Amino acid sequence: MSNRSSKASAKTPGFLEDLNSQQSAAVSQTEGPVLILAGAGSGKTRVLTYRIAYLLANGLADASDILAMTFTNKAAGEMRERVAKLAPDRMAGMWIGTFHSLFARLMRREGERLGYSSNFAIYDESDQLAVLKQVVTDLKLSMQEFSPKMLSYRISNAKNRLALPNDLHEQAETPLDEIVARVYQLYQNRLLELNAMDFDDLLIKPIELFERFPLVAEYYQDKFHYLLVDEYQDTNHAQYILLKILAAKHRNIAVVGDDDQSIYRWRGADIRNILDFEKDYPDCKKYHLEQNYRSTGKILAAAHSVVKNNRQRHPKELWTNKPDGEDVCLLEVENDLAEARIVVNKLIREFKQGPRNFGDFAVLYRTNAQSRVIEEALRSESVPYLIVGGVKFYERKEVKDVLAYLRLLSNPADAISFRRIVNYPARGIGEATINKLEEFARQHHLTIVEALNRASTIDSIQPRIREEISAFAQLISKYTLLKQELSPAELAAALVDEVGIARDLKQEGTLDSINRMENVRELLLAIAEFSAKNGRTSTLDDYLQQVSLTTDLDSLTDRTNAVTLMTLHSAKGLEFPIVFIVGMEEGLFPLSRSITDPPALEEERRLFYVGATRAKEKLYLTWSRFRRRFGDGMQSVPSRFIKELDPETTHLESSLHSVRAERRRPISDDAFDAPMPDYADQSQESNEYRIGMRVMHEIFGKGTILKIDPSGAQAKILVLFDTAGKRRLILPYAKLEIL
DNA sequence: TCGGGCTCCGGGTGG
DNA sequence: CGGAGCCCGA
Repeated sequence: MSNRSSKASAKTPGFLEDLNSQQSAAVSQTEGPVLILAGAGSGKTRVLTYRIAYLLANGLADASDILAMTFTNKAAGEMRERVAKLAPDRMAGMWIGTFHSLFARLMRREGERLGYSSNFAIYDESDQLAVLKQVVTDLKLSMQEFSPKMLSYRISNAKNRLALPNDLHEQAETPLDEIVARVYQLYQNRLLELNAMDFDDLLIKPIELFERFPLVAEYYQDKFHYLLVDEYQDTNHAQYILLKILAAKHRNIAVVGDDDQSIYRWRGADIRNILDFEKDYPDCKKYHLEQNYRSTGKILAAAHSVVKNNRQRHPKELWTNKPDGEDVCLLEVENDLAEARIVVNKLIREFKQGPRNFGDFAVLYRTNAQSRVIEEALRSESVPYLIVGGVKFYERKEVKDVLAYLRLLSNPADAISFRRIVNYPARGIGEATINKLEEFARQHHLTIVEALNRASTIDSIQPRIREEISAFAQLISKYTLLKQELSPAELAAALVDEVGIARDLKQEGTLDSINRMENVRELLLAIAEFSAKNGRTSTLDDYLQQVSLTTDLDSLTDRTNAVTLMTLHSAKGLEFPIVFIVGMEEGLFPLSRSITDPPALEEERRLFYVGATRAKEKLYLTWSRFRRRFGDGMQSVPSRFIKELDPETTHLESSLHSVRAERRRPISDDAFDAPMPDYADQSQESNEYRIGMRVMHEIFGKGTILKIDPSGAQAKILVLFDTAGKRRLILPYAKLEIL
């Protein structure tokens, strides 16, 4: 009888009983490298959280010894919440969060060694592009030939492989390679001057830090006795190396993942990390979680019948105790509008057959652009919905503008934010002046804000403009001082007020500007909420960091009574009783560019697998024979994934004929070249309506037409209803009766 | 310097 | 189709 086993059984807390045998084995194997291959819906979050709780409960670790990493804030939040339930009051000091947020935290502490100050800014893609544009301009290169987008892509690739500018230079084979290396070098220099890191830097700068300062590496290697990694199949090379460094001392690294759900190859994820874990750690213990607790038998079988066609995978098949359930429903329709309509019809039917909540439904698509028609169809039937992703809140112009002010206050070196707002609202300070200021700052080794304060000494700037600059400089100084006294929310509110952003938007008075004003107001609320949640001590810097690492997805709550619309990528990790996947067409899903690239095609297939396994009870797959893209129509062919589906698990409902019947007019099959006949009809219909006309809607009741936008298929009408208020309706669906 | 209007081009997923 | 960038007139 070994000492160890008797101890373990004595200490085994009751909660291991909540787990199946594989889960429980994976939880209690705390020492050494552990690979947990966890299929969709097999309880992987459960294993991770119980593992943490187990470490704490058995006294194997304190909270501060644990480092737990996820990819999304949502997953991190969920993990934190669930651990808190299992081990209340024992979480203080635990490093639990996304890769990016944890390493941002580390770099705030240690970044000075690499020349960053602790308030460094975190640049998103658009900030990155702004920096690259400047670099391209400085190098006098053509923006067309060397597009910032292409450059950012190549630089990001280089960073993910941990290649430095000099490496690119040495490996260069073409003149373009040389230029990329040069741009990369200048880009990094510039970021350092701006005291800013991009998302890739958050991962590679810690590696640089650990390599240059072995004592720092040792400190963290020592500190983190236990590492836990979620979604390991999505790690890129930099993350892989980071984990390798951090695990080097204690070697207690547990990774959870599913090679079938690797869907981020395009941004550097390397599926070999999980496929080769056993080679990296030959002594690792491996566990398979193959019991699915989420979906019906047919949904699982259908999803598996597609993904099994991939060559790059560990062969495996999930099983379930659940009944087979209903067939996967395949719906073929005539065009994208009909697709949207049939999705909404089916959804409403399921809702009525219920008892259902709208939150039980999700509509998933390959590209954000597809959300539009679905959204309009839902709106026309007054079904509440929630769009995740798309144009993200924090990427809206008006929101970024306000944030740019705050970012400049937080980091006076942030010349990118400065550029954004120095002339917003208009102060007569244009491109030429900005360049002079930046030039001056660089010459005198000043931050842009310091340069601003000394602008009166720059002779090349006209006196009139110097006055404008000085007024702006005073504004920034004033708020820099106020930053010490006010909470972030008070500061932001005062600023928005003084600068006149709200006033200007109000004056504009268009629907669009009202909308933008509401976004600004919402931002102010969000800042206040952040302060409330994080206490009086939370600073502007904390808020800004949180913002740059947050996406819309993270605010998704599962309690909302609304249909969720989102991309297949966003859906990872979520589940819904009823799921629609729309646009199952060659060229769209799989996307055209992947069709000739086998690894990319396999990734599309995995993406389908991820989407299908989100469904608990019922899965609908739809495709359309005709789809409008970029204003033009194109005929399409059903996705190869439809053909790969095991026919035992599906049944087909073609709605081509019922659509015709519904419309009471034929749709020609040769609509490819000609404009769609029904669109032409709609614009004629719109001519019947006039502004000011009284109309009746079957749901909203009586109202008056305020505005008609007769742009073909998207013809919209704005009606002020007597009781339901203003509503934007899509004319073809509006079913308005003229009174 | 600014803003309107035009053209041109992208087209995909996100921390 | 829609957004970004560019050109031109004020």
